[in-house]
Amino acid sequence: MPELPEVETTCRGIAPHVTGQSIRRIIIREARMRWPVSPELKELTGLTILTVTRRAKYILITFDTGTLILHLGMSGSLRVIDPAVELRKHDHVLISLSNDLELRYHDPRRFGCLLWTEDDPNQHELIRNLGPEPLSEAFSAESLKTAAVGRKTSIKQFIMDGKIVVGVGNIYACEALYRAGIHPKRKASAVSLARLRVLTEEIKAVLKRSIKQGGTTLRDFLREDGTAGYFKQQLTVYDREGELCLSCESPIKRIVLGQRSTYFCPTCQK
DNA sequence: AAAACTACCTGAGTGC
DNA sequence: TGCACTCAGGTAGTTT
Repeated sequence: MPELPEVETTCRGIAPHVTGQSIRRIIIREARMRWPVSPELKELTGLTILTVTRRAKYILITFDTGTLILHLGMSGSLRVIDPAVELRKHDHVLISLSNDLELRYHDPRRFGCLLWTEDDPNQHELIRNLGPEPLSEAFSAESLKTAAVGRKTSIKQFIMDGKIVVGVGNIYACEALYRAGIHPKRKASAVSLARLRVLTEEIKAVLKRSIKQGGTTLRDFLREDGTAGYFKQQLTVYDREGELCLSCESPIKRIVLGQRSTYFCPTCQK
């Protein structure tokens, strides 16, 4: 499910409801996630949430004594909800707050995680070696060009590699390449600096526009208030196999790259 | 070092 | 209805 805009939407959505609240109770209904839910979570009772931030697709919830590192995987969502609302299947972790609201972690496929660290979360092994944030200055055509030297992989798999740049998942990789007019299969090392300039700008632009729309809901992504994100309506190629290119009216094609469905316009993208 | 592939898991959709 | 099959916003870990 969630790529960077969906995670950012979640962070922005929950932050005002949870920041400064203390934890009344945590119920772990299902600990079998990608890795077992850290048992330390049960000892957070009474602690106050200081900040909610994001690094890559990880949500970082900080306390005096450490940080909860949370990932939504493919199908996860976090909601702030009235605790009286009936539980759904796959509501795995319930965090009740001092303001009488409840933070609920829901994840049917259980590819997500909730891990506790007492150290600097940026030094955590899941986070330490990640590439730059796409919306930061550190992500530029020049840095991409340098990283692409000698790389035989496709440009699409390259921009989806978290060591190169974080947060660009399957939807936004397809969208940005389409807007930049670059064929997803083109070798990363064979994209000129000028075209990488266009690509980095399109990546930043598509992510920002999606954040403004509250992210993309394809199937199960929900915002913190349970509503869907609206960006799906603005997707130009993703999940549109056979439909006509909005620019040249060629049928959109679907191929598989790195086991992921890849949508592109065979005329506009070279 | 980097590319290719596997695995984790549930649910929705399709075709017979 | 039911069964078998494919596919899905991610990414660590293993093999080539």
